[in-house]
Amino acid sequence: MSLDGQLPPKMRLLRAAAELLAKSAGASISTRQITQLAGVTAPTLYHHFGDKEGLFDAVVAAGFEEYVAGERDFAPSGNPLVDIRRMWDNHVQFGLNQPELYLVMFGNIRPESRPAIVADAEALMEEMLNKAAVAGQLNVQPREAARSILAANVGVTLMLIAEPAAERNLELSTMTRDAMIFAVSSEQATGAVPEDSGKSSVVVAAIALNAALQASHSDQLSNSELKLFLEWLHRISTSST
Amino acid sequence: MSLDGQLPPKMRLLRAAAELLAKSAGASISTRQITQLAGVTAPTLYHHFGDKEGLFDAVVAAGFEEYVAGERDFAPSGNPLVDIRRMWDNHVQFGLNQPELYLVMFGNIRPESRPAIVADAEALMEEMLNKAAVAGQLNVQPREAARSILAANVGVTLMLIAEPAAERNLELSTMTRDAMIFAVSSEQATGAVPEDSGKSSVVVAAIALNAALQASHSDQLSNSELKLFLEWLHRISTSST
DNA sequence: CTATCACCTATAGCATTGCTATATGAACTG
DNA sequence: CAGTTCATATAGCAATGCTATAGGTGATAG
Repeated sequence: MSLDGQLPPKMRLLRAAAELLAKSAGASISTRQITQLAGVTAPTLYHHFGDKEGLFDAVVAAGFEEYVAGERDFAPSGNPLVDIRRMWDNHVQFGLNQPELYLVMFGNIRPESRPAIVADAEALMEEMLNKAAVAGQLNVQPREAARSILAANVGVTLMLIAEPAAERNLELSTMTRDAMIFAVSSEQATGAVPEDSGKSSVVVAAIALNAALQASHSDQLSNSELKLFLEWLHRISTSST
Repeated sequence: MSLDGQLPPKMRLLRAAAELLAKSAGASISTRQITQLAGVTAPTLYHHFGDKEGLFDAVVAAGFEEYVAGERDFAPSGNPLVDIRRMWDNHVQFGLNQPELYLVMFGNIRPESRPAIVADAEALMEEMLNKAAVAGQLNVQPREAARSILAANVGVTLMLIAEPAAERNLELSTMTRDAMIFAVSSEQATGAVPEDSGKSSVVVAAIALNAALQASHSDQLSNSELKLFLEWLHRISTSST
């Protein structure tokens, strides 16, 4: 098991590191593992990358280029906001496809390299938001909007990565995505909290639901179900407690 | 330089680890550093914590209790959405005050411990959102809203931690915060959302009733009735439109 | 008071880690 | 050819996480 081929050792080291990084589920990997898989000895690594960190930075840089390529590789739809949605989804997908690499890029904080990468990702997002701003679709500075959206994007991706692949619910992503985009693209409230002092109780909520159900013909329940449902609602909403 | 005092070695180890973790700007710290600062030898560490990881888990657990305490220690304002804002701000502040600890808690992903912590933080947020749901202020399931808000909260905090303290602009936090809360709250004055505007009042009412029913065990329905009732409510409140 | 026993801590050392001082080969340049 | 530069290998160092073993301490039982 060695990545021999005729590739130059530098490439073999990069690939070996990337491969081990992808496989090792968060565990740390040793330079000896890397060099052995690359069919190379230690000094070669340090000659080319100076450092273990240097090698990982190179891996991250390569991964980032892949990320950027993904963020650019779709035809502009004409509507910047739609394109931003695609960028968001692509970001999430990249994180789920290469969780370990993503964690090194966005999860860890190595005071040197990370801000650079984040800044680049920000620039990418800002670039697209600029188009939206030109089209009069923004009500915030593109830079602020980009930072905000990217922050939420990273947070969602990290959360999705953290949970078992089986229970991953991408609705978390779309919901947060649309919330953020909506927030920067409409003339939304300034942050004042609506004063709603009336505390609803079970009864109030039941009455509201009762009225709403009868007003709109929801097709989530069959007719007989609906009848029984409404009867129960009535029982609840007329109870004194 | 040793944390002597009369504290038991276990405590001294915890404090030493926490102190070194806080000081070392992201760099890894050795067990020897810890034991030396604690005035203790290696086996003591492994006797009490089994592992370096174990010690760090203990530090994180302590930090998490502090976090939870901060999230609870304010008088409820009466308006759940206001309280959620405070939770958000408190979260960010915690991250900025103890960046290294925060990174271990929310930034790193150690497949074992992290999901547990995130789940607890989610529960905390969901608890508060339940009150909002009862008050009819939510148009999404409290759990989904909690996950979404927490994800954005983590993303923002990570981004703020990553940038130099000098240029930190907390407006990123408030802007994202209000965007998220606005998105999940039912008081959306405008229906200007591109695709699906605010949920119908049926859904809002159903969510409110659902939360209220689960909070207060009404005895208006039998157990079997209640079960079916809740199932229908769930169907209604999760219907897409 | 002694003996026992569980608990806690220390001495010393192992295997693995990241890394390097030095040497050897290859390849180009004059 | 000689010289210089680049690239890789041999061998080994200091630091790391961790442990096998033994010593010390206090409480409890006889």
